[in-house]
Amino acid sequence: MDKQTITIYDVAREAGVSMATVSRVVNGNPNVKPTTRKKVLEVIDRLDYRPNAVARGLASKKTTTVGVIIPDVTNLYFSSLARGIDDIATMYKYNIILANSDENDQKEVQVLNTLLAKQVDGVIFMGNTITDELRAEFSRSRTPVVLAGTVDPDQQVGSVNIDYESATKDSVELLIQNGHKKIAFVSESHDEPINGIYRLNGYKKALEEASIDFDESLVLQSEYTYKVGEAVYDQITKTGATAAIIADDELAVGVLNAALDRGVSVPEEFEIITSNNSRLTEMTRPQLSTVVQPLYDIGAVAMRLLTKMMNKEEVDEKTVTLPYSIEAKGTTKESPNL
Amino acid sequence: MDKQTITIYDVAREAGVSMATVSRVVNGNPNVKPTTRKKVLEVIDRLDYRPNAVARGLASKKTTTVGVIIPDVTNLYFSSLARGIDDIATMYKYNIILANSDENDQKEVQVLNTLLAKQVDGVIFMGNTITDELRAEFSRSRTPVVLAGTVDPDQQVGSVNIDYESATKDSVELLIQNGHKKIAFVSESHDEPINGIYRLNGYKKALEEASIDFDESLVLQSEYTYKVGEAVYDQITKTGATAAIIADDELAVGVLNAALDRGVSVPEEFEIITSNNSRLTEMTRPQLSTVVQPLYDIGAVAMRLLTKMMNKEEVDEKTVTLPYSIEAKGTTKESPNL
DNA sequence: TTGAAAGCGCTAACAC
DNA sequence: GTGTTAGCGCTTTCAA
Repeated sequence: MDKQTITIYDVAREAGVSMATVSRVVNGNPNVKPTTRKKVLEVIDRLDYRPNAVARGLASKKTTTVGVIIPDVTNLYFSSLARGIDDIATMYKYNIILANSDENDQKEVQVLNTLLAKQVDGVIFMGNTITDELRAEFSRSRTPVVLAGTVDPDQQVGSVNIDYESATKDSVELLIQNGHKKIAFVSESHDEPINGIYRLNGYKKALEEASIDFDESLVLQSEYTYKVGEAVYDQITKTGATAAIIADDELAVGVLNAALDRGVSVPEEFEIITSNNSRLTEMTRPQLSTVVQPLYDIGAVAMRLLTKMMNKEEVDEKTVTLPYSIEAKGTTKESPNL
Repeated sequence: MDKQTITIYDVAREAGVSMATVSRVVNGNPNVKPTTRKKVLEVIDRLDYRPNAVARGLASKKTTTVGVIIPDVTNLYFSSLARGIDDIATMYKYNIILANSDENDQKEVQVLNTLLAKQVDGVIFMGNTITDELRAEFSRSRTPVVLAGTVDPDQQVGSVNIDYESATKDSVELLIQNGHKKIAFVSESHDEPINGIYRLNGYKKALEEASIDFDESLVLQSEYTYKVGEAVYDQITKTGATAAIIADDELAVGVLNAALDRGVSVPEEFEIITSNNSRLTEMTRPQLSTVVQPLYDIGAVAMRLLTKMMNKEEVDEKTVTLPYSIEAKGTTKESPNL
């Protein structure tokens, strides 16, 4: 009637040894006589014993589970990071508790709390802003935290990112080189560091170096979905911009298609550079020119960093910046100086 | 030095009550005098006590955690199901342990075992084939299992799907109506039920009813990635097919683009119907005609079903079939009989 | 190399 | 309404 309940005690009795010995065998402790080990293993196999990880977690205070907070699994940018996270986690024998947050501040705090209640050994957070409340929760718990594709100017926790400012600056420069003076900058909320500080700064610097005045009206805000692409394109059009830097690939696809649907030819009449190089960028026609981010690696490196922190290893640099590049595909003209 | 270790015992002492009472308060047990409850809650708040879910899990034999086995989070079809799963899980206070399997038989079994070791209260499985070994593991454990977007002819566990056979038949019929005689059928392995049995049967039936002979050479096999689209398109071309039914959206995008890149106009010279209606189908130009599957709902319903099973509620029908429809977008010609 | 025994932090009878 | 007392299944000293 009950769940199979073969415990370590059953194995011990059957094998004629103590629980401690069985525990040692299960945990690969070398201090066990080979014959004993063999006998125990035989019984384990015969009884089909499977150690209860919950009991183990309670006794050892380690759950070999890490919490992953993600805005939306359905977003290719984040799911690519998640894939890197899970692969490395698996490699180090950890499992992932995945929770969608929709970048909702309240949900993030709540989810973090249930993750901590579940005694995860570490947390990987993806999102945009780290609210003060969240930051407080991070430091209140002694659980290591790493941000993936997310920056916190406060730098108290680990994080893995690319240099967004520089990547954006490069993108804008490419557009300027191609002759554009009015370049729209489209991202989500500008109240958070990645867009509001780094990317926007990169945008401004590029303009400045080219002696183009910064025009506030070219800075647009939009959610990251395909559907709003049309509306955003129309907004861009109204500003008189002839090119756009877009912070999200799915939104970029929407904008690109809106342009095409209106008979505007891309890149001849309108150029676009997007920011993530998710697989979407090669699925459009023309393909989207983009900042190339090592998505999988950001996740993988974040998880690797977390394993070190969970293992209390010395970490030389907990703020890691991965390399990026710019790939001019089909939504930008051939650069004139090639 | 240590992690904060405020236990139920500390709260009990501070509040001058027993652990049992604290436990009752925490668990919302009504048998507590309001004044006592208030006092306990006050202490909980002051001490910032957070119940240890691991200890709770050990004592109660419930972890409020379910395991989710997914081929690849990065695949929009599966991540959409996953989103539905997580939302309903959250609604019912469960968390999700997410594990990528790459549809690798060995990994699936291994992952299932670690999930069971972690004492998950239930499992949702997505994949294609249920190998005998996996099926054996399913029934060996008393843990409820629900398949999402995955069928097992053996029907021993719960499952949520659409009627793939009928959906494919409808798709093929539409193509036949549009004048096609040679229609390629492209899917992954045909050794598993969804493709090899249901979809393929639907394909054959439609041909049969239209008195078109089944031609084995039109049945192609391919992995589900964008990259192989070109190769697959060329293969299709070689068979002389003038239209194709494709089982995966990302692959369909690849095939569509390959056709366009070769100067073939779609749908005038070549028609395509894909199978999942993930957001990708609206991102291409022309948009992909598709079977409309209620992706989010498949996940949501699967999770809802699982909650019932975990709760030992009576389940009238553990094999649920959700409705689908066919949406003729841009990769099929206007149907002549409209 | 092995065993005994004390928890880990909580739930769940059962008694009062 | 509330407290007592066993466990849940395992790890981990500490002795032997």
